[in-house]
Amino acid sequence: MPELPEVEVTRRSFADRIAGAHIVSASLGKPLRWPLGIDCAALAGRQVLGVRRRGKYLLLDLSEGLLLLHLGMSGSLRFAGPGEAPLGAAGAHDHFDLQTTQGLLRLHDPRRFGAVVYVPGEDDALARKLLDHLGMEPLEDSFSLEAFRRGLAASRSPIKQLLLSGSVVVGVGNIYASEVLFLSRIHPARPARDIGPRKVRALHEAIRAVLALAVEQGGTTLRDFSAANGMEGHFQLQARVYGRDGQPCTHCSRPIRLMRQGQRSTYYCVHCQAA
DNA sequence: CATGTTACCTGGTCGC
DNA sequence: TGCGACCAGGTAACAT
Repeated sequence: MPELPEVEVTRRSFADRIAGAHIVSASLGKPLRWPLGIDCAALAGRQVLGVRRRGKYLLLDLSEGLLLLHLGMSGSLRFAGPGEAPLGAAGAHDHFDLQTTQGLLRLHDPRRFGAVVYVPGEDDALARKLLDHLGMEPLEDSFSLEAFRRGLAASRSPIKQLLLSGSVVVGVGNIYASEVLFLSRIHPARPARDIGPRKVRALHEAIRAVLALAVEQGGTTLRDFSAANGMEGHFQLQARVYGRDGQPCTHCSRPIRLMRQGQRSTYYCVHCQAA
């Protein structure tokens, strides 16, 4: 479900409310992708200093160590502070509860591809394994055109798959990959290194613009995504190609095509995104 | 090494 | 209505 915009919208929807809170208790439901790595009881008493994001990971900085959260394909968080409607008893797909002095944070994740991992510090082996290989942050100034150009030039992979891999730039998932390639008029199967400088520039700009707009729109809600405050996203209303198989291209009116790349669906316009 | 494939898990949808 | 096949927003681990 969640690509960078959904994760960032989720972060913003509870970061301020949980910052400064002390953990009262934590509990786990069914196993997620990895073990928590610490006894739930040992988390009690620690303070949540803040919430950061790296790629599609959320990092809860604690007074001692940090909690690394990933929403996988179907995860979402919910946070209810005092005076808000309580979240109630954990349901069949609620797999992590963090009760704090400022509210309850709950992870809901039917497919359980998500993760909650305690790491003692940033130099922890697991944290490094998960975070160190990640590419540039698309909404940071460090995501320069020149660095992006170098990243693409180093790969023969089809551009769609290179974007999905996150090795050059993080956060562009299956929906936004199709969207940014449409906007920059690049064929999804084109080898990254063969993309001309003007199109690289257009793609760089599209990534920044689309992700920023999607964050503004509250992300994309296809089925059940909502931020930690329950708000749904609206970006799906302006998707140009994703999920529009057979419908007319907004630019040339020819039908949008669906193709498979590495077991994932790619939507594109054969005419506007010529090979 | 870079690149392509598999596996993880549940639920919804579609065709028969 | 039931059942199987296939699809879904991610990504580490493995195979080639």
